[in-house]
Amino acid sequence: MLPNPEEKLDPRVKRTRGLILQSFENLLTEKNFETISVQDVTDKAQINRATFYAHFQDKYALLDYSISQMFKHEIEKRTLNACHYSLDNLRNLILAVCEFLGNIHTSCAQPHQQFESLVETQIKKQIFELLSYWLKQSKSKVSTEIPATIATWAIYGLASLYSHTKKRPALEKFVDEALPLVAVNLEQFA
Amino acid sequence: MLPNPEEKLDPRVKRTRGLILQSFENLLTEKNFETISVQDVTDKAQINRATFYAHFQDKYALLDYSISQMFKHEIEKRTLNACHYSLDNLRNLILAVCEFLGNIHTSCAQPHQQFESLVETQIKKQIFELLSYWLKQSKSKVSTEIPATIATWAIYGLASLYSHTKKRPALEKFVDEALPLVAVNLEQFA
DNA sequence: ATACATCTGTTGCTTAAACAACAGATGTTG
DNA sequence: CAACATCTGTTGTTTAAGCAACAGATGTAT
Repeated sequence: MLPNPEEKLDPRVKRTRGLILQSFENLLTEKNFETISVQDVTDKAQINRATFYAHFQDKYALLDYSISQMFKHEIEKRTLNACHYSLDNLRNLILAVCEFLGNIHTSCAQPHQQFESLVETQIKKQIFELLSYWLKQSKSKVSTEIPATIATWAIYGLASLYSHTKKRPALEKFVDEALPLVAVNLEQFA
Repeated sequence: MLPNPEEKLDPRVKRTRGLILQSFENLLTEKNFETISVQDVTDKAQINRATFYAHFQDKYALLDYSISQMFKHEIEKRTLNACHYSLDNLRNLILAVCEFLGNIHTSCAQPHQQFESLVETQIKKQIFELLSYWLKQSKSKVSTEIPATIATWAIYGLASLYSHTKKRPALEKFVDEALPLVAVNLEQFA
């Protein structure tokens, strides 16, 4: 299983981070990222502003963390963190990314350039980590870096296309059409 | 307006109490009061057990506080804390108590003797306080203690009857039938 | 231009919450 | 009954959160 820190943490810290995250995620559904202030977040979270800075450098770091956590939950919900490479798991991963980005675009108030680019960075980092973990389990001794990179970008690109499409096609159909094109570079790890 | 402490309190204290209350009220819908341990409460509230004892003597004190708070909210929601004696306000008060007890009996897991008696004590205390506040606003110089006591017990008795009735009659009808009998002792304060 | 407001990061000091450990109570189960 | 588990209250110490106050940035209305 893909290792996870965060487990043994002072309960106050866990609670505080949870409150900050919850507050931030609620705010994102109401106003767009650039207009959210650290004040807004701490007010709604019922914590002191100074405490915020003990946990995050600034609101950009919070966004990074928040996106990572949400995506991690999505992955864990589908138990993709505790499995290996297979066509079916790859398909599930693509579905997960599409749905995740889709949700962000429907539930967050008008996302803008900066917001999107921070999201992209975090999600791609996680996709890459997961794919690397999958591929390294195979007997194949080929380096995983290049195939994992290609697949990562391809998957994110697909999900981005999907989530920006006004009238979204049926997700399953969309994914099944793209799946073989992504899988072709990974077959050696199956 | 009926005065309210609690306003200016360390935010950590407010938050901790809130978490304890929320946890406790959730637990009450699942298991009955006597089987709920302090551990259960603090686990769900994500606070340390020792912290609980910094706020409440034991779970009985928590029940008292919890019931008081819930009832206070009910009263404030109907703005009965910011008005005077009138037949209409009395009617609203009776409705509030009936609904409140009714809710407790439908949403809390099998309430037992001890539980009910603690609830009764707290609710009657608050009804009495509110009625006294109402009556003291009138020009009448008669002592309010006896009429307020009688009305308090009458109202609680009515609500208790109502909430224990298996097939409850329409609430409005029930209250309108009882209202004049409660009001008769309070007319001098109108 | 200038006053006024609001936000950002940061700091030293204060206070509440967490922890671990304790003795005692209560209550199973072999 | 004895061994075991689980809960209750309490304590001294450690640690995280709150606070007030600061300088600086940004913005905006007069």
